[in-house]
Amino acid sequence: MPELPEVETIARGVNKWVRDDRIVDVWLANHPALFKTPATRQAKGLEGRVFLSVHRTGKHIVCELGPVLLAPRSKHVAQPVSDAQWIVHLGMTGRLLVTTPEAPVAAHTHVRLGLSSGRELRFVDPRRFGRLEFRDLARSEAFAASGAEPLTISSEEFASLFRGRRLPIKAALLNQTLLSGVGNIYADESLFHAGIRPRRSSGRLTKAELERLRLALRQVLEQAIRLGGSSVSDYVDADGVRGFFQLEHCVYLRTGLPCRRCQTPIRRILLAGRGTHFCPICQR
DNA sequence: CATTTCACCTGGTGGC
DNA sequence: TGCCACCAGGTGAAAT
Repeated sequence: MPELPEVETIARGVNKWVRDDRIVDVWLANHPALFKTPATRQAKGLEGRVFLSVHRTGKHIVCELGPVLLAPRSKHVAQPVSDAQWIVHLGMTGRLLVTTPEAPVAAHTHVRLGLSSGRELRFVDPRRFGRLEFRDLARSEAFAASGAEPLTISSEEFASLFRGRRLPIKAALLNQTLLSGVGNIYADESLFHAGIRPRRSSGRLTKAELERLRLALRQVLEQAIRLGGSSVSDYVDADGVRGFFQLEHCVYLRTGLPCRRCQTPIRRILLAGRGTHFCPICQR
């Protein structure tokens, strides 16, 4: 489900519900591969802490956690400092949901965090490609993405990411160490809006093409965030609500359908092991 | 070093 | 109905 716009939507929704809420109960399923930090240590770390805020970095949801002993926030107390982080990557099919404890537990629910407000935060992930990590900031560095943020990157920095590289531009867009947050949907959609074929060598794009791509990517991501992300199959936000950006897709999963700009059938190829969709006329 | 392929998982869809 | 092939929002390790 989750690329930058979906992760941003979920992080905002979770933040709205759990800010200032305390974790009073932790249940983790027995799927060791899900937990980058061993489940026992993760459960111990989470228990009793307060959510200070929840935000997105790349495709990661970062929960800033306060110490176990923390007075309720008041006007007279300075903003508490985060001393731990819970980092959630949703993989392909992961969801974070805020529910009541009585809500039916969906299949493939792997985490349930009971909160002092009476609500519950749940992590559900059928394919189990997601990853959960706990960081004690007294012992380890705060989480930082390896790649640049596509929403705020400058022209110069964007162009320098691709200089001297021979790999296809679509493969470069998907590489999280260059840009963080772009996945298969938004790579295909931004290349369509920039008029660039996915197989073009990234190092051979002109300055003008790179700038078109940077702006197309930013616009596509911003509009997708405004529409709550793309619900291709079962993606929903933290409140269980679907997004609407799938209605705006021009190429993604539109193989054989007429191009919205020129009516030519959209083509599908395999690139970097991923289904890749483009218009053979609009994209050169 | 840069780049490509594959394994990791479950579930949905469509053909026979 | 069953069985099978193929496809799906991602990524890190192994191979080239």
